[in-house]
Amino acid sequence: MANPRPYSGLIERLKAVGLRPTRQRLALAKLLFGPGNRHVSAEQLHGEAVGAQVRVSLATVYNTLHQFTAVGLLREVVVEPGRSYFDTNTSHHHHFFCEEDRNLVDIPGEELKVEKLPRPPPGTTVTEVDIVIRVRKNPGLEG
Amino acid sequence: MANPRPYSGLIERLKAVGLRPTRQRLALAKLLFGPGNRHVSAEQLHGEAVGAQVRVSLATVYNTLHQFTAVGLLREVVVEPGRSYFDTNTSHHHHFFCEEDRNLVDIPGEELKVEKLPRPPPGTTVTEVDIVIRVRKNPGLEG
DNA sequence: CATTAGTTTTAGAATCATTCCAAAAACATG
DNA sequence: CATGTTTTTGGAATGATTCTAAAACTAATG
Ligand SMILES: [Mn+2]
Ligand SMILES: [Mn+2]
Ligand SMILES: [Zn+2]
Ligand SMILES: [Zn+2]
Repeated sequence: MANPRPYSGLIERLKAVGLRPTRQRLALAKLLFGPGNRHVSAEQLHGEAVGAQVRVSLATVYNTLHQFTAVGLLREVVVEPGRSYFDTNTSHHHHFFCEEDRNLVDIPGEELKVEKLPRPPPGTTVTEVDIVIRVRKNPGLEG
Repeated sequence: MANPRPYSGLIERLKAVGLRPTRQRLALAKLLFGPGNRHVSAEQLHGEAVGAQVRVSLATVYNTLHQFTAVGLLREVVVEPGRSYFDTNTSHHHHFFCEEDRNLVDIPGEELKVEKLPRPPPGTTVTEVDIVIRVRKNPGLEG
């Protein structure tokens, strides 16, 4: 009946980064690291967990997202004030962001290159380059 | 004693964009559009106003910043969750951002170019390209 | 298996930037 | 000055996030 490998690999993956594979962390990891990459907010993920019968508090979702981010399983993306998104794609890449439907879409690394990175201010070192291409839905023709 | 032209040009500038030059708006404009470009948060600007003996509510500062942004006198910059910055430099340019001291620095347009802008998702049009180069203060050697 | 110490989760309060509201003030016009 | 409109404002409301201290859980030990 029950899936024989409900957390295939996830337990090892958590252990590998030094996080105990608790029920909550496993359930959230399962939601996050399923097929395909995702960009979710804390509230969103909490909603999905609740919807999937997983009992977990919002505080734990925040804790877990930050822990996952700290160990490199997630990346935090800031595109609008007030809300953070967590990205399961931790490779170097950039984003399209549609403010209308708050949708984040990955831009494959090769499709966007920066030429001539400027020298950072004296006494500082570059830690990251974030490019957000903001888009608007075309008028008319909508489904 | 008092400066003979305390709001040189500002009144006309506000009228030109269809905003009444009220006491509050003039005072805020004066703080914002003095020499040099600035990146300020609402709380920051409110603090400056209060410090300059200008009586203005925080609500009005928010209203004014958004109005100025709507008419193109300012640009809103999002680099961290929870807080918006307003940029007096409305020309196309990008930013360095130091998370440690929350300092935003302009990158002149010429010093940074994007090659091969990717095609936006079907049904959307690009409205803006925002590049944030995050930096960290170098360890040691500090004053 | 029972004890114990350390870790994780949790509900609920607290924070903080921002927005909302309805009343007061300022302004423009006749 | 009278009147209608725009602005300002204090204070309440919102919403995401963080904090707190207590409860639940785990691992290790005897
Ligand atoms: Mn965070
Ligand atoms: Mn805004
Ligand atoms: Zn992404
Ligand atoms: Zn700028």
